[in-house]
Amino acid sequence: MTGPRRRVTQRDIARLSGVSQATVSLVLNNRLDAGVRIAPETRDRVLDAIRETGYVADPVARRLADRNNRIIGVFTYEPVFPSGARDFFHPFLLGLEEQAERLGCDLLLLTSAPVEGGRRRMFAEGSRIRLADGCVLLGQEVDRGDLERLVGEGIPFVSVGRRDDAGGPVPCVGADYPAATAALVARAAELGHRRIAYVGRGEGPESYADRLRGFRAAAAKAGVEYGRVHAAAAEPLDAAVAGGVTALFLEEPADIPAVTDWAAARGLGVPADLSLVALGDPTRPVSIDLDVAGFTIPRREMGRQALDVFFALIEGAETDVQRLLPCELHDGATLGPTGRNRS
Amino acid sequence: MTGPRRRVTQRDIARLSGVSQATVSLVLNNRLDAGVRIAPETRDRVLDAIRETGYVADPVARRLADRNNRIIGVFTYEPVFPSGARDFFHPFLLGLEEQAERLGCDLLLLTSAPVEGGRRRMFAEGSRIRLADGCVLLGQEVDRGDLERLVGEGIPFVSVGRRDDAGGPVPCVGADYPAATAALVARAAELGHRRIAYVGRGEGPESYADRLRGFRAAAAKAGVEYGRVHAAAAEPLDAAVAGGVTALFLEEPADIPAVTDWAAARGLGVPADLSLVALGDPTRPVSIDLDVAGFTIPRREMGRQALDVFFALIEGAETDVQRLLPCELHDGATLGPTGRNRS
DNA sequence: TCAAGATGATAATACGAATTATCATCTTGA
DNA sequence: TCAAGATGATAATTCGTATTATCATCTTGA
Repeated sequence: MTGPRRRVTQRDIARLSGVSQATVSLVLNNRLDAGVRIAPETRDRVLDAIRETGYVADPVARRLADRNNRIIGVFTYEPVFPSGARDFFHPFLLGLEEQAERLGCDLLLLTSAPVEGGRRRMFAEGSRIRLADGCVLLGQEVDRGDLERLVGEGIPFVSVGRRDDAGGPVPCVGADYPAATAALVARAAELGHRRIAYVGRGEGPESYADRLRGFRAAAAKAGVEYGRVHAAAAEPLDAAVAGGVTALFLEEPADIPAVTDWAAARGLGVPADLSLVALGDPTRPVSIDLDVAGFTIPRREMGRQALDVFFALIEGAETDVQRLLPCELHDGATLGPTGRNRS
Repeated sequence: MTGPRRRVTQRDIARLSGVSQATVSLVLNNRLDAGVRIAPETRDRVLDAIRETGYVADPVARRLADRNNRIIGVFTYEPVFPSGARDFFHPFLLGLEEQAERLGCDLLLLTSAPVEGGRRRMFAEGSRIRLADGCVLLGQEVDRGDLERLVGEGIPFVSVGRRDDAGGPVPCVGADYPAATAALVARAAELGHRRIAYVGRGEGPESYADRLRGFRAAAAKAGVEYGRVHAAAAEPLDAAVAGGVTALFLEEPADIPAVTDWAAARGLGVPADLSLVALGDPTRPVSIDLDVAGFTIPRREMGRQALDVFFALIEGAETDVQRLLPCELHDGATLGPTGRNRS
């Protein structure tokens, strides 16, 4: 028990070496700028005192003098509790952490923002979003009002995931869903599929709309007939197959178990009778034992680059503040030539 | 382009509502102490201005003035890059987040601490650990010097994982490894095993020592002969089996693939010829297709309770600041009656 | 009518470091 | 011998918040 012994400050060093606090600071920062000079012997005396006492500058005080605090807020729309989608976001966080480690800044997880109706509120009463120098946004769907307010108040921020304009272009690092989806559609066309369907909402979050856009464009270009199934439910799926669809493109890969169960119940072989393509990674934890064709979202890299964009923003550096990263395509066992064609 | 945005300060609020900075501070901290009074209408005017601007106290300045932030630092010894063990720590973080969400505080991931020799340094030059009200420690092995310094400087902290004393008892929330390990040893004894072995270091991190301690105590109590295998390598494993060992207790479940590969190469059936028990969860990402007997570390709950202990500490509440949580036992397919006994 | 007490707000200062402007003192050159 | 320049150090101020001491102004009671 030494008791709460007081920290050694520059004042202490100053007293010990018979100089002023200002001199101590100057010695410490070793300023060689114009107009700042310290006699070698004075410098030595100060350095000795520092060595003896083991003085270390208080980083808190140091930060107060600066403009920013090198703290980046991380705002996640999905609540932690109950977990659910949290696993999906973990790789993004890893990328953010990794880059924060490299850039020497800290990440502030804004867990204090209240959760209402299953979503976190950004600007609720007592919002602490301004604790940090700015923030990174995570979430499938981002509130437009929040974006506008962030822009309006000039709070530096970057969205992980592409965002439509909100009173101006939104800085973001997204996945190139249109390109990845289009590539898979083209692949299906090559394999002989003539009627394909997009399973999902195709609207709401930008990531959904982007997938559907890529899907449509590529199908049209390949001369393939295409339709939509609005949900991964038995009835609409039955209708699609009855209409001659031979390949399903799933907006939400977490729906795969539901779709394979349905296919098994109908006696449809995958990919013999029906091909399946997963447009991304599942946002809910599900266990999938199939080797599904599709693509992977470069989540970790997105997290990394989000911080790069953030720093470019606050430092006024020149970069593209809207980036789309390529997804990694994956040939799985569920996309094959259509059995109907072969027969 | 809005230019470098200036932070909203109490001075701004003061100007907006026509009062002094001191008044703003008093309103914010809602001091009802003797001698401090604010007229309701003044208070309202100030609160309005705060609402309009979304003002939040600068955490740095607040710390300098020696007050609380409701920011809890999270210090992780394992670096993020390259990832590796990071997945193991994710559930702890989830528990921390969940409880932070409940308690209305934010988590500061101390990613700015430099990494040296594969470990993060806590008190390196310019350590920002004091930006937070205190911190939670994550890591298999915690530096003793760091613990002593935390205690010495009076920084409130809690370790996730039990820690030996460091100039006094260390506040912590750990897993009850001895009890869980002992239960599995007892189970093996019931199943007829007469010679068993502990595979691993059994020292270094407290969690290793705790497992070995539980193992020895339970084996002795059950009257079972026990030995040790210092690493999951072919040679020492061969020796153990040659010596009549019929069950292996793995300190590090990430070693399971290595051990099953070795067993397969030797033509040993699991559990017919040899039983396997995993003492916890793998700390490195490995794919295990077996249903291994063992126990699970209550990682999420440990994270949750760590924050509880933390707040109890800084609020001076009465609680046990050293907790051991029970692990969940899991009967798997790898622990069975010994074939040698049956023959 | 005046002193004592209650009320509400503010000025001043601390926290620890960084920085700028300023001030002595000493050299040097003519 | 005196002005100009070089040298070395310091006083004062800044950053944003918290707190204490102080100061007006208004009530109240006798």
